[in-house]
Amino acid sequence: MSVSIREIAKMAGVSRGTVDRALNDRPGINPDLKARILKIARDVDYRSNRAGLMLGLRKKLLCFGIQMPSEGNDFFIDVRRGIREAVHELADFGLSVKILTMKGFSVEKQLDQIRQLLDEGIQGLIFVPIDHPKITALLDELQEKQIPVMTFNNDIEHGCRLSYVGNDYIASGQTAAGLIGLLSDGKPLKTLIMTGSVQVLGHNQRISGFHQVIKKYYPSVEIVDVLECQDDDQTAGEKVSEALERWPHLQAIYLTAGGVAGACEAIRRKGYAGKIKVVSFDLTARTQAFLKEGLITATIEQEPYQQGYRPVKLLFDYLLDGTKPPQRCLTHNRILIREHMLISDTIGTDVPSKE
Amino acid sequence: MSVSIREIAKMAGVSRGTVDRALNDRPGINPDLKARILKIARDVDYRSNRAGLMLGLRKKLLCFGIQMPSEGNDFFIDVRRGIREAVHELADFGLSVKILTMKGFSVEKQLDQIRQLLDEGIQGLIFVPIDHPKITALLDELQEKQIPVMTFNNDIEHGCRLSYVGNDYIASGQTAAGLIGLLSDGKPLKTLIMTGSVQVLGHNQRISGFHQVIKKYYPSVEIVDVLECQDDDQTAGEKVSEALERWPHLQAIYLTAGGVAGACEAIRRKGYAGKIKVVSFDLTARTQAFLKEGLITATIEQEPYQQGYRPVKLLFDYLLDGTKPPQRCLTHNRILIREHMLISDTIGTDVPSKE
DNA sequence: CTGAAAGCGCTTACAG
DNA sequence: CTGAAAGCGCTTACAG
Repeated sequence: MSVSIREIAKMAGVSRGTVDRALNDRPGINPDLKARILKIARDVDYRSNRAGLMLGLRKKLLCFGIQMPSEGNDFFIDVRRGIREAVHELADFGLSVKILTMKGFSVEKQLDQIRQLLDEGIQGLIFVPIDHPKITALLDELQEKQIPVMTFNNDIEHGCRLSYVGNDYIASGQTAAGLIGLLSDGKPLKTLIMTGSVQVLGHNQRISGFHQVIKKYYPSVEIVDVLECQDDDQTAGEKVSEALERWPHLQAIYLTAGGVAGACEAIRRKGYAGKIKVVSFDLTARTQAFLKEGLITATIEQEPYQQGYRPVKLLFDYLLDGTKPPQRCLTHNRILIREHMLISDTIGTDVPSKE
Repeated sequence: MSVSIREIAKMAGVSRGTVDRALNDRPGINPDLKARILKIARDVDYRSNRAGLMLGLRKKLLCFGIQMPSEGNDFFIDVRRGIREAVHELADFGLSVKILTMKGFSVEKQLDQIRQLLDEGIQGLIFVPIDHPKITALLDELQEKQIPVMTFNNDIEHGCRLSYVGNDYIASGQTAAGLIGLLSDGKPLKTLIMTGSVQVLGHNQRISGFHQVIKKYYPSVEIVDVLECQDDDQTAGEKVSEALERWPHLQAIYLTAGGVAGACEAIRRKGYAGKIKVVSFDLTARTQAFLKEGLITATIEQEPYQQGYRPVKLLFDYLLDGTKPPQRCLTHNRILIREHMLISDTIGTDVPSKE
């Protein structure tokens, strides 16, 4: 139990308002007095009480803006669930959010939506940034305005943000390679990589992490080709079909991004279901079905729920009492196999939603 | 933003104290008035504000008792970290805990320690129960005293508790079998099961979940024997050595419980490191080293951090405003392979601690 | 049975 | 530059 502001006021022989001015760098206080109060605070290891702060917040009310490319992307279903629950938990403390979404990645759209949120008056921004100079410039602007920013799911290389919550794409590629390697059992394994786009940093990192591990630990795994499907099911299906004709002895497919359902259907159509190892990412309803069926060997999930929940929580804490989150909060690369889908019971909140 | 007790008082034309009496079933209120107030509260969908409750709590102060068999068991390191962080988060709201620990499982010791905690005056109990009639009886007693109880890591069959946080042992056995099955690649795989004790329900469930999946999906996997090591490293080492002599073509070992380090050292001593597949549970420092080395193929972790964090949080919420947790909060069966150990960065709180 | 007051720890106008 | 008061939403003695 820490001391309260009232007790510090008593010790210093001043009013609570004055202690507040000293502790929170508010203007209009004698520097000597301020120093004296701060010394006392340090001596007794004063830390502000969150219950008091939170109750006080209800007079101000906090609003966060959230912007994300979630339209038509099932990955974001659990992200939204995480956001919803964080907001639900914090609503009593005066928090609300405004959410704007877009379909796919458009720099202009992202800029527009963020500006719209700013116009509506938000005290913090949470978004999935596109790595583009215009976005970086906007972040600089936000910093000047003292509006803190959290990124999630994808980070931005340059440009200042408070923290990132999401996948480490290199690590997830390494995990995928570790799996493929175990499945190869030290024997040759002809593997095709189907990626989303060579323009997308995360996809490339999933390939480079993969290569690193294959090279170091599993040299018998042979990568026959790297194809692109633009996260599109139809393209993925066509390219997988062609690949299976070209390499009829293909033994594994590594899907770094979207287009999973298209690829899987092609595999089934060609009669390779269960005969070829398939490793994918994330867990949509369709991926789940393929996993149950045994067509997908394993999928690597990146805790989407946490990617929604934590940015809200961390930003709230930061604005409440200045608690700084770590630069990067990496989510776990969760290997999911068919047997995970058998689970029959209620489950904690940070677990893939059923269906 | 929900309405406050003040507004309900205004609507009903009574004082806030009276509203409080109606809402919280406190004695000394006219039944008709109570009914009228409750109706208003329902109409405006009143829900108590956590910020207000929490600040009020500081006058009462809440103390939980925690009892667990953590001595000499590294599994509990992350459990304690989870407890510590939950308490840290909630200390501002008036929470503190008293922790008593024991080595191994002794019914008498457990009873003693719980009684000691009760004598010191706790408002809630969190513990790893031994499934024994005496413990069940104690739980009945606690229920009469209106002291809520959370179990974690192991549940108790009969006997009332608010909720359980922990592993589903059947599911974790299924997951292990799924892994072994994938590694078998549909070919025969001679597998030894080394269990802790056939007296322990959880260990048996890990075997029965394993059998279920093998029978259904991977009939080529052959279980040569089930041995017991009493969670003891030396016994595990000796029995694994003997087994490797008896079945020199053994291809996999499934370790359901403790004694992992002993088993692994025997495997290395016999020259089987990297040649035999090993699936274990949990992630101690030693398990981590064997995983990095490639001796352990995969280990299945059960989110020990969450097993510490969530019971504290859930019990606090329950005592704060009556929020009932689900009957069982199951932790995820996290498959960890060598590549997970390469992760180089800071990480969210619910992730295995590094070391 | 009901109300008015005080308090939990903080912040925010408003006086002086 | 500093203090006294009021308020955030709730609970808890204390009067009546």
